[in-house]
Amino acid sequence: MQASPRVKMADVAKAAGVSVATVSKVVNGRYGVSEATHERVLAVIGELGYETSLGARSLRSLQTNVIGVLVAEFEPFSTELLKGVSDAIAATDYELLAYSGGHRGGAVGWERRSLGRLAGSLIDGAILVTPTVVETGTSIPVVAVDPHTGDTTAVPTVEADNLVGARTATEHLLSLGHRRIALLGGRPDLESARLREQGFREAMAAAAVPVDEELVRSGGYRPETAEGPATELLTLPEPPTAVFAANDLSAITTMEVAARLGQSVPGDVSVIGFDNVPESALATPPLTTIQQPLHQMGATALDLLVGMLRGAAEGRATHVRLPTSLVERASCAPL
Amino acid sequence: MQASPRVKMADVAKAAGVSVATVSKVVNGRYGVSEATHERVLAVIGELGYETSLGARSLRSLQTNVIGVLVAEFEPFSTELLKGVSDAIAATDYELLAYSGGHRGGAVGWERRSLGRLAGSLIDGAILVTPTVVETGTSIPVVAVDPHTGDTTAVPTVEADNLVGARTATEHLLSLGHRRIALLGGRPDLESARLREQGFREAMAAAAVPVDEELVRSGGYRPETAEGPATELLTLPEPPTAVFAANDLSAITTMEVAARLGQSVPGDVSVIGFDNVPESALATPPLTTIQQPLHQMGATALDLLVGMLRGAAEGRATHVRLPTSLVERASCAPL
DNA sequence: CTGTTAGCGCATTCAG
DNA sequence: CTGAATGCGCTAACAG
Repeated sequence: MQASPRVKMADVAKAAGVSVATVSKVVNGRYGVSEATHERVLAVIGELGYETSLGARSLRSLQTNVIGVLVAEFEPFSTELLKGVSDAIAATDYELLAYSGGHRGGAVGWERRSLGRLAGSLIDGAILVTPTVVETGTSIPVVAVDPHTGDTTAVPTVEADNLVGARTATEHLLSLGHRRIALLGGRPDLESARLREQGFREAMAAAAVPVDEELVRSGGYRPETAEGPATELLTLPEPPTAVFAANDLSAITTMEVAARLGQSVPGDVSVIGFDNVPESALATPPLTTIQQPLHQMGATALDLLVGMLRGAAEGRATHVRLPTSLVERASCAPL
Repeated sequence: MQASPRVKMADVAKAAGVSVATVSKVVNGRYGVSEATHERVLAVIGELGYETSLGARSLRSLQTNVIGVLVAEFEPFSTELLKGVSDAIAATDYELLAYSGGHRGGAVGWERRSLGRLAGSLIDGAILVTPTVVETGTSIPVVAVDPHTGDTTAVPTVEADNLVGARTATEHLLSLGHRRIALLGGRPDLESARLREQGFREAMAAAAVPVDEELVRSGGYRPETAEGPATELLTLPEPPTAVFAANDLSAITTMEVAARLGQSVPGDVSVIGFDNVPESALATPPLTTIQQPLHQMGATALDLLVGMLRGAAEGRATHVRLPTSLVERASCAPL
């Protein structure tokens, strides 16, 4: 199977009758190589199909021209963001490397681990997706998207307006006549989850509707962790007439639980989500949700990062907050 | 900004009062370290927040425990696949690295370039997404998903049943009474595109409906390349009553063009796609399409790869073909 | 049990 | 203009 153990610089050098140093110069476009040698080396490179090894190169030079997107796992949120980054990176000459250590469920500190493995070697800068804790002392420029800690950190951040978005969601339910509204919250350690809960409470308070604390649960943002709380909510003696789930994945889970329980959505219970990942439109029924401009957030994060990469340490405390909007589909009905 | 230039193994060694070799042994769980030293080194590692550098490690050892997914760019097709791989990898202890060189539009040979940069150093095995040409002489195990060349290659492949899927799509249009059906094909260099065209022609022939060659265009699978041909098609003196677009992205583009032209979908023209990426449900109107089991394809590719990684060179000529199905939404109507 | 010695593939001085 | 030497951070022999 290992017919060709990979062609390395030494192979090219030998074939072209020059030294590795010369090949290196050609590859990196350094001056000090005659036209003839240049051509010849290039020809051999093409023939042998040589490519510089990312790993080896990064060990010596501090420039790899690769930007890393670090995620806990590839789920709808991070992949949507990735598309935005990918689109935006086309205008630059950076390459994209998305990495996921095996940390499903987002064990605290995964981003530090991943960053440690890649930073200082493979990537010039990193976009951290939903990091639980933002490292202050990183060696490379970092931008955080939807971070745990909110705006108080030293690194630039990009996030959606979670507070207003949650208020909008709750107001929508309220405007439909719902009063007994449940909140299936996110991970309590995430700033976004806290803001969404706060928005929920603000909207309820503004409408002078008391919050029944029994209807406030934590769904952990993931299907596995949301299923239990959703079931509890829907099987309460006096169940809610509407559920605001803090993200689409738990909203979809809630609808699945309802279906299993023989309850109709939105007949028996209305459900609204948050994020507007593509999956939400595929759900049954199509999910009404709060749109988060995921592509734009990814593109913005990339712009910020590239700016830092180019212009040294500018805008260290930039915090971009992008607006959300209501997407009405079929999972909410008037009471 | 570079407060801490990254903590390396030597730092840990110094802080723990041992040599780097010992630290390496501890990190890699090698035998030959006393319990006490082990503990102490581990403690220092935790304190300093050390992580082994992927780049440096891969240079020396041939095992990185990382699997690479190589894509031309992060668009809906590849990211859906990525989700499937990500889900399946959870059951293993591999980490996931998705890489995109900057080759939008899929310049021929991008996969060789990317493979060259990562193989032999950073990753133990690779999943190639829609490679244009499959390298025979790679140094690491490789699985191709939806390859250009079809099943004739030496590497294992995973793909959807493009032929039957295309037939299904065409038959659906036919069953709705359409006769003047256009094909907005894919990239002519891709096997999948060829099979979809073949399926289209077979279904037309089976229904004894002649194909008007003026209605067969190449849309290149991408929005930018599909827009022109789609416009031509819809502005023909005698336009088609239905369009079979070879993938969802070009189908969505077709619907956008129609909207811009003031034509209603499906009122004036029916549109059917291929892939069933999540975006297709979000389109206006929701796109009727052929579902490709993207998640499952990703998971299957990973299983194949892990199998090769474990059990040396087994199943070199495995070719998995997964079934497609029709997803009816709102972009097709009876004539 | 631990430290010392070699490189892995590449980019960079610095001589020739 | 070119090549030989050096070291990036780490692991794999071996030596103590």
